[in-house]
Amino acid sequence: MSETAVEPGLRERKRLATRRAILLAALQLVGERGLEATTVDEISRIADVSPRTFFNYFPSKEAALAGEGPQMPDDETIERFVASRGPLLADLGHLFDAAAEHAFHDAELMAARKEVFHRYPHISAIRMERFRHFEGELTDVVDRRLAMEQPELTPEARSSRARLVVLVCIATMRHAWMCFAAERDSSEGIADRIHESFAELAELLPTLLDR
Amino acid sequence: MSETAVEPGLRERKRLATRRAILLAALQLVGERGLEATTVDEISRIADVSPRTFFNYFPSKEAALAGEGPQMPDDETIERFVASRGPLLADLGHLFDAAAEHAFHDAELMAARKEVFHRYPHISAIRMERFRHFEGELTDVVDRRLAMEQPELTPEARSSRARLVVLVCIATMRHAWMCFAAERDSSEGIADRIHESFAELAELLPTLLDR
DNA sequence: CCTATTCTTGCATCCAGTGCATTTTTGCGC
DNA sequence: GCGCAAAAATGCACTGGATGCAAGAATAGG
Repeated sequence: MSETAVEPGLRERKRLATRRAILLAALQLVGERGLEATTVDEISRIADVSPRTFFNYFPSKEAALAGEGPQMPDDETIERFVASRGPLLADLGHLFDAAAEHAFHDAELMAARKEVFHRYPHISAIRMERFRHFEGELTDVVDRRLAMEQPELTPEARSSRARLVVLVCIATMRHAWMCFAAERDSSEGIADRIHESFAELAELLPTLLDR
Repeated sequence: MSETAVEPGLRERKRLATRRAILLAALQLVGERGLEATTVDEISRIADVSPRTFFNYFPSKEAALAGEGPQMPDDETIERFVASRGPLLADLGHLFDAAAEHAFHDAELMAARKEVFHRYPHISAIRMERFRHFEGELTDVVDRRLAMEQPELTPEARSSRARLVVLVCIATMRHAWMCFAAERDSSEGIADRIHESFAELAELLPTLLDR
């Protein structure tokens, strides 16, 4: 085990609880009275912390509403991807499964967020921005794989191609998220939705090129 | 001619001049002393307008830095796209050419923005958000074309597909923009760069599916 | 129980952004 | 030119987001 905490400890647990209290308070208030009518002061009062503490946890009001984005999976998964020789699209789909898991395991938060995202596309867009942190790292990983797969490419061409691959795949993730957020009754999880979108992309690609 | 102004008139010309003065002042100051150190008050002083006027022109400081986004082309171009039966990707490329033209004709502004975008990816991201206005309209147009092209699809499947097509194509435009902004010496225009990215996508697609 | 560290809080402050009433500038018919 | 209506620019007051700082409270670990 590298460092995945033998046990959280009181301090860490309280920290997570405070964080969650703020998140829920923010979502609750925005759900009740709308985005503009909700102030950081009120959120803090509901969450039972000082307004100043709010900003110790989140850089902005909207950051609290948007929640976290995807994170790169562990090194092992990454190396497996770099070395794999399966279809690039399918392999990337697996990588995204792993990356998305972190962000989506708190069901209560997700449900509350879904309402807010539906009412305020603005906030949903902020969440989408989180995918960008991702882009740089992901582009590097794809670049490494392309280097092994297609050594004939120049570094510039490879880098350009890696960026394009990543952009297109993230667009597909966004599609999955849009479909997911549009369904009011979430019978299926986000992971399933991601699979579907990648499948649809694969089906779609040939028709893009010729008629 | 529908309404494309027989002549701007003094009022309109002054308005455009003021707008441009604010834009240039903002870009200049941010270029000199950085984003955080630049206040609306100072921008207004340089542009020789009151701080209040600044907000009559732009809803936020960052909006002024980001500039305008792409706009849908005229109806004729749109209808031609809907009725066309060429390769979808190529036809969309043409549509984007037309849409991008508006936003990129002031060379001096573009040059100044390029510097800012380079230093503050944040601002560049805001500009990218402008592509989203676009998304809805564009999705409708693509949906209409798909309705004629593939009448066998259910409305839901068609709408999902239209969204996916649009997301992927906008990702390609973003790629073009990233490459364009990365080149410090802009020998080629943005339109050429868009062509290149779409060509690269077409070349890339087959390798995504199988190895 | 003691101490170093980390977290929380209150306070002062800066600045983005808005509403409103007033003044200035422009367009236009005379 | 002249005056009047529309539109734009401005000043002012105010809300609320966000940050730095320093003092106080809670926690980890001995």
